[in-house]
Amino acid sequence: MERKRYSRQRELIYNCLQSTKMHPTAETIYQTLKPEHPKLSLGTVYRNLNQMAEAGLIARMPFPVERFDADISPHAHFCCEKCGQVVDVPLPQSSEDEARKLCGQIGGLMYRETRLFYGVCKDCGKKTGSARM
Amino acid sequence: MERKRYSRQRELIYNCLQSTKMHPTAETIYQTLKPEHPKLSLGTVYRNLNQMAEAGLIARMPFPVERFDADISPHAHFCCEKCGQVVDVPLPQSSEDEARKLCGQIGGLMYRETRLFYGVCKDCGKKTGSARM
DNA sequence: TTCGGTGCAAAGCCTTTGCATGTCT
DNA sequence: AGACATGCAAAGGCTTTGCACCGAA
Repeated sequence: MERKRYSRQRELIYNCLQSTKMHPTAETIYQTLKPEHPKLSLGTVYRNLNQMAEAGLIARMPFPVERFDADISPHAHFCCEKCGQVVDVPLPQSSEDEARKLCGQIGGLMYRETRLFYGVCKDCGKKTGSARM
Repeated sequence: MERKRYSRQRELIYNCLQSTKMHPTAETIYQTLKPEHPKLSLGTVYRNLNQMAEAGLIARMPFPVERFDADISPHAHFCCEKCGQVVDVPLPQSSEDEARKLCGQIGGLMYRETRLFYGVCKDCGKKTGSARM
């Protein structure tokens, strides 16, 4: 039986994730920490992110290149197809219950939800270029 | 400027996708068609799926191994963490409008949504084994 | 004839893993 | 001391691509 023990690297990775709203990839986290911690390896970043995601400490975001989020409260994400930025979208309180109900209708018991919106963000919408469909 | 022209392979792939509710991967589609069409190549399957997804003819599902769906009407998906099966979840009519409104609150213009529920499906719930958290 | 589509195989990219070593408890 | 964690590099797995040939328009 394996137990988790403290690790400096895991703490660093978690703190890094907590300190940003960018929903970074493993690579981005690695590049962020590398300068201050040259011995850190990318494999360790992946291993710790996976471990924390499995423990429910952080959230995994299913993009072609996976992203992570330290904010595990129920909320959705908006992904801009022009600039690639991912921003949080608050959801109404009732949202989670409704989701459970919808799943109940097909006989499923829901543990968690991933909700992604795709479109054009505020900043890109302001620019004159037309929205690419 | 490139124009799309008819291709027998694309038709086969689209028909294959339309004839199932399994939300198959590129590989699965390839394996399904291979016996009847031995010359079909996996690269062609990928190229056509990507082309149709970009054209909005089919939907892409962001799983670790990407899945596809010929049903592009608004609906969600339930993914069973025990058996891996993915089933459709109908959404109320109002759902899309609500989503647009939520995105509007952060200044975003939404084109499409991906909504995934994770949990234990009907069949797996019936089995005596406890649901793995 | 033109130029997009295909097959095949190689390349690419992200992520996982094996192994020896390091380090919590 | 015991067992999980790490670094490093190699392996793995999914997807994309280059190229010569094929085929729709």
